[in-house]
Amino acid sequence: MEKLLQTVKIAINANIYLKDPESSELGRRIIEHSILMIDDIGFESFTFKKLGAVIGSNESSIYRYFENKHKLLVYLTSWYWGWLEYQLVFSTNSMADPKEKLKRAIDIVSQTIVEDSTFSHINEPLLSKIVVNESSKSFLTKEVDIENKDGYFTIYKRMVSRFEAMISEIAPQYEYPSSLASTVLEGVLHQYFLKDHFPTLTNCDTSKTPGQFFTDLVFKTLK
Amino acid sequence: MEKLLQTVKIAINANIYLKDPESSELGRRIIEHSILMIDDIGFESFTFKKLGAVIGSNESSIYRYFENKHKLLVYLTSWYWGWLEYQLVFSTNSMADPKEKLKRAIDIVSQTIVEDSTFSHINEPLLSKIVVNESSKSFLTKEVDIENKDGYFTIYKRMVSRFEAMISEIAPQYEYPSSLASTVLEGVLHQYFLKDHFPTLTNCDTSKTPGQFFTDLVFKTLK
DNA sequence: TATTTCATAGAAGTATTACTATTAAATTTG
DNA sequence: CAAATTTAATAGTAATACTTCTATGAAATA
Repeated sequence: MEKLLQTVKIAINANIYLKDPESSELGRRIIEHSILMIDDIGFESFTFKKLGAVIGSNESSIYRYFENKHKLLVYLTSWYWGWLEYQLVFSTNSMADPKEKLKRAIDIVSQTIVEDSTFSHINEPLLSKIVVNESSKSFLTKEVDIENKDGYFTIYKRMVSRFEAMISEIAPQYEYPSSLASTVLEGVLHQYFLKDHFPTLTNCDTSKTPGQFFTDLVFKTLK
Repeated sequence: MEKLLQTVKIAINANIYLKDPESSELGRRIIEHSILMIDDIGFESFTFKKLGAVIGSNESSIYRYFENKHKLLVYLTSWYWGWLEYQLVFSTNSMADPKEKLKRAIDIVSQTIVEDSTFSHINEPLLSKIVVNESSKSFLTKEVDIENKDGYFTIYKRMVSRFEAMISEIAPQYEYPSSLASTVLEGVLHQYFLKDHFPTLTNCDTSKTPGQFFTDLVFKTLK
């Protein structure tokens, strides 16, 4: 099985990039170091010029892979959700009890992320920090509707709809399965952000996790 | 009472601006037209140069009021939360039943916004759209901790803590009052965003509102 | 072996952004 | 009315967000 896992590739919509960064060493270095840099200096200060300097390559070469840094961010967040979706499907597909399944699903998306050696150029814990701090910027734009049409957010949407299906299976009469699903996915990120920067606005800390908060919330709501 | 209301001014932390935009005609024009422009072209494309051109004033004059466009955004969102807080306190302070009070509070923050003639230079419905589409960018930055220390987000935090207090009054044993409060405030904005751009990710539409979703969610959770 | 292609690097250029500084005119205030 | 303050206008700087063009070396193909 380990062998099987090693051939897995997270499939990202080809509209997002000009050239697949997984197709070359330079592409993989772009991904690897963009994660490190965005985490380090933040998305606003991050530029292709700075990235080029760090990976010993030229700005113009990076533009061969991504039209601009916004698309790179869309790529990174898509990859993250694709990776999480894989974990989710993998770890819940054998589960029979729908309640346990949903519990596990909430666990997966709210867990502290640990490194996955399958993708050696991607630092998943840092990428998850980027998703918490920056991913909203990938859709809070004037271009969101065009980009949505072009499939930029397909993986994320599929993720929400998986939650929606699990919610509806447990409580078919519940009126807001999609809203609850999207609230959990967005809310988990938000609670992690608050924990780090606005601790008075959350009860999540070392003893209580966003996962526990949302598990409690969801099951009380569906009872 | 109308007279009383007309003297109300939303108090914004003076660290956010260089010169109080409420103190002059130019300042008020900056606020008025920045709301129109940011709604129109989005925060990324908005610049002080463009704003100057529209209000018939110079870029450098605008810099006398705000250090940069980020601080202007912080100002606008603070103003919005201050204005909503005023509505909230005003319309709930005479209420005795804590459940009705919380219900009303959720209503206030999730209502469709209508214009308030008390503040003639501020278009509240457009401002609320800006809060939905852009306000996350005001805190998802590398400078968030410094700015938080400088009191940039005081009004928003007070708003969350008002909700927290109402939640705790109803359910003193509930373990996550702050998290629930922050989830409602952030979640309402997110559901409005989804309704406009990702309708498959929400059940909110013309017949079901974010307010109904969160009222249902909160009261089931606190039961 | 020669040739074509392909990816990358590097240099240079453009338009715009995000400011800062200076000065002069207009306006407000004491 | 004089002094102080505010605003407008101009100019300038460094950085950003690209684009374009050329050179080079490696790999694929003829």
